[in-house]
Amino acid sequence: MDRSPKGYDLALLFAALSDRTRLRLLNLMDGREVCVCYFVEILGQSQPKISRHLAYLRRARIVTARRDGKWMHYKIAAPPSSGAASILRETLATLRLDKGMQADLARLNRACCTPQRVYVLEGAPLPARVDALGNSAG
Amino acid sequence: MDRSPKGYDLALLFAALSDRTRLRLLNLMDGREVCVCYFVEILGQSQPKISRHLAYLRRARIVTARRDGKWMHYKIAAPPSSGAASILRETLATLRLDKGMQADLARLNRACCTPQRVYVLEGAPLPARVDALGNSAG
DNA sequence: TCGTTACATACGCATAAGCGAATGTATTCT
DNA sequence: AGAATACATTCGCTTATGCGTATGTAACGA
Repeated sequence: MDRSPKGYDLALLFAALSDRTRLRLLNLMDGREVCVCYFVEILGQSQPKISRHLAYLRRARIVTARRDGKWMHYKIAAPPSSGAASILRETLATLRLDKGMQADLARLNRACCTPQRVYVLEGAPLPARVDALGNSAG
Repeated sequence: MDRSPKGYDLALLFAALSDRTRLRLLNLMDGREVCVCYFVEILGQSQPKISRHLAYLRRARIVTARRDGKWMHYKIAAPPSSGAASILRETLATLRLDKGMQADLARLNRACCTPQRVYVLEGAPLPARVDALGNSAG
């Protein structure tokens, strides 16, 4: 369905990564499957904006979506090319070093682990751990 | 001089990498310093187009330029952030696996090693090897 | 069935990117 | 000084991107 016969154009991957909001989303999905409502809550941005960026990542085959009743769960997908996988893995590792990204993750953990909070997220399905990229190789 | 205080926004790096022409340029500069005229010759595209993409890479601090008489030499610059450096290194390694990129390099070597050819490049300064990214660490 | 929740998509607009064509600039040659 | 060489930049245009706002759609609840 894609233009590139074998190859998964690297430029396309980079275009998908060239936006801070999308990088924040990917960082939140690093190693876990996350419900959209968390993205909206944690990033504090409009739901259509979040949804559009998720659609962009989906079109670039970087994430996959799974429906669960009213909720949609997103997780990072293994890229078809091993080179793209390496770049994505390196990217996620680099994001982990960023203060802002760490703060996002802290807020996500707080939102998930304090059920007494009056979050809009009451009843929302918790993020679940998934395979990290390239873990199959060790 | 940049907007980002410490950080060299990763999104900026990815934006610079999100174009196939720029990836081809970077691939040609992988481990060597190359004169603009070679880029024009090897990629077979207009000189202004090449020059504009080189300017883009320069603004993103991915390459540096050096004047040598009439000629301009470009080489890849070590990014300020180690994360960016890793990503760039991984990117270059991935490009090496691409058939088209290999063909570009083959044409570059051919252009440099056959001085009898009636290339427009007669007299142009040959590409010179430079440190690869991250070689300082072994 | 009707309303609500959770999310996706369409619309209109402003900005940025990429292109060819033309022009500008630094350097060398004569 | 004037011409030529090697690049860089500007201009006008087309297309892509990102945003807020509004609307559409699937699932659940009463």
